[in-house]
Amino acid sequence: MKIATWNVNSIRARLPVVLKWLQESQVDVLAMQETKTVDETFPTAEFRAAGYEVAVSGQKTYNGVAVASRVPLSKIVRGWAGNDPSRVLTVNVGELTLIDGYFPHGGERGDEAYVHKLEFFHNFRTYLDNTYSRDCRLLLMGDFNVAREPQDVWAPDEMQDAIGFMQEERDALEELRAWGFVDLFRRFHSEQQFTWWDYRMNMFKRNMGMRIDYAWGSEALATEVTDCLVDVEPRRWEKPSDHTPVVVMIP
DNA sequence: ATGGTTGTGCAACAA
Repeated sequence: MKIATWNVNSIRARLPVVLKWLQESQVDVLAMQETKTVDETFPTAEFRAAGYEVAVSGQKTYNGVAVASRVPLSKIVRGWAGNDPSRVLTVNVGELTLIDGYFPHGGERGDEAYVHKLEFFHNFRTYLDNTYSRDCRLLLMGDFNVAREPQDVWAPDEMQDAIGFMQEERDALEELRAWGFVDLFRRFHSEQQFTWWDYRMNMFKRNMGMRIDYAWGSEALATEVTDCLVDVEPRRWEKPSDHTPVVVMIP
């Protein structure tokens, strides 16, 4: 089975690209972020025609998460602990629990949104502590909006004060990971690999990006995963998202 | 310091 995450930056703007990639990649389950639409206008029929059922949890204009799957989904939960239904969507796929997360961007240091971002990470860790045991087969994936390590950004020395790579953010990310997650891409690959490149300044062509999209598995799940990769191809296509998918392989 | 680009939705704001 292949399970992927992709910040699509508007599902209505990105539908042709997403359907093309599903066809080519033969992914079974796709967790999407920044769908940017209410559930009534999510292109559910188009996904169904392609063989995928969807679970959606969106809102107007901003945020929005959704899972498309060609295997049955169950136990669909929008939001977490009563919060943020446009940022977190949990589904069961067979015997594994998939959490699709779109973590706050944060604006810049000092912003109210930045404080909220740090609190979100801390509170989400507490939520996991209260909700899941360490032996769960848990897969947390999505756009976390924080790069882990210097090799996960294109200019670590110049980015100490850049959103997504500030020490406080990295500490918050690590606190969440320390719940017991394995960073699945890093488990299999030591090379530098970004998942997001700004649309501006030809950042993609110059490969100036950040690794901010992750698939994290609990120990119990991680032992079953055979590979995790970043598929850069759809970032090269016409009208791309500024993010590209991360794919997990499970036998 | 600012700007550059894309999306939503039609002016700004978010990223």
